[in-house]
Amino acid sequence: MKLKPSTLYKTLLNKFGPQKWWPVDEVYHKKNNSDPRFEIIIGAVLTQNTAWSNVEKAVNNLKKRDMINIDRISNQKLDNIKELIKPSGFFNQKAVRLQTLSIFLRDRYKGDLDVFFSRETDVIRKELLSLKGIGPETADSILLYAGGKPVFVVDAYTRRICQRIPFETDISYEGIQRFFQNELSESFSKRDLNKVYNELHALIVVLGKNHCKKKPVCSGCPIEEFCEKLV
DNA sequence: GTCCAGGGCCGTT
DNA sequence: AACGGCCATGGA
Repeated sequence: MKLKPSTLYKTLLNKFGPQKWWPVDEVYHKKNNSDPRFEIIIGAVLTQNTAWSNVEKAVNNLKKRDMINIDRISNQKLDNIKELIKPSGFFNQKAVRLQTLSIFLRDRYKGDLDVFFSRETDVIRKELLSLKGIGPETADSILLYAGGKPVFVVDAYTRRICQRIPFETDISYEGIQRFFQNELSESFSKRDLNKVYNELHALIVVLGKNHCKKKPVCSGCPIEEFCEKLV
């Protein structure tokens, strides 16, 4: 039996339960002029190849200074941003990335995320990818978790799992993304897609952390029966 | 001490 | 196009 993405979703959800990553409506309290979507955007950049626990420290430092704010990140001296986000690692590049992105949003969209996200997904995606420091995964995380767009996020775990199962797809970013989106958009109703993409990506991360590590821990893995244990 | 995280850029083949 | 080195902190 071949494993389908929709089956993977149901299996993982059943095994691990909802992960509740960035549930936009839950966090949706406007405080000190800070848009929760911008906090998600910042998190998406800071979490690049970094443990989430470290990102939380950095985000909390920014919050204390009311820096979850497009204008304030845009205007702040780079050294100050570096200091605040230090716990998230790679702080020299990430400070630049945050500021570049903020200045882009400020100058192009007057810092209005409603306007920014109101457009065609592909258009937004290309804009994000044109910024230094925003690659496919960060762009798609921003689109999905901050923008509420139905976009499936592919990460290192997803790639690894796709190799080991293996799914019938090339393991390029776009290849995996198309493969998942094609099958999932047929198996679920349109209004559930966002939730499915949101939850599935988070569930895959849990599977990766618990079982599908570099050195696989197959005992207790919910999809072991489908796995050819390659790579 | 070693390994590795919710990647992406840049230089070299 | 594909690959390797690099970036950095903190928890296991």
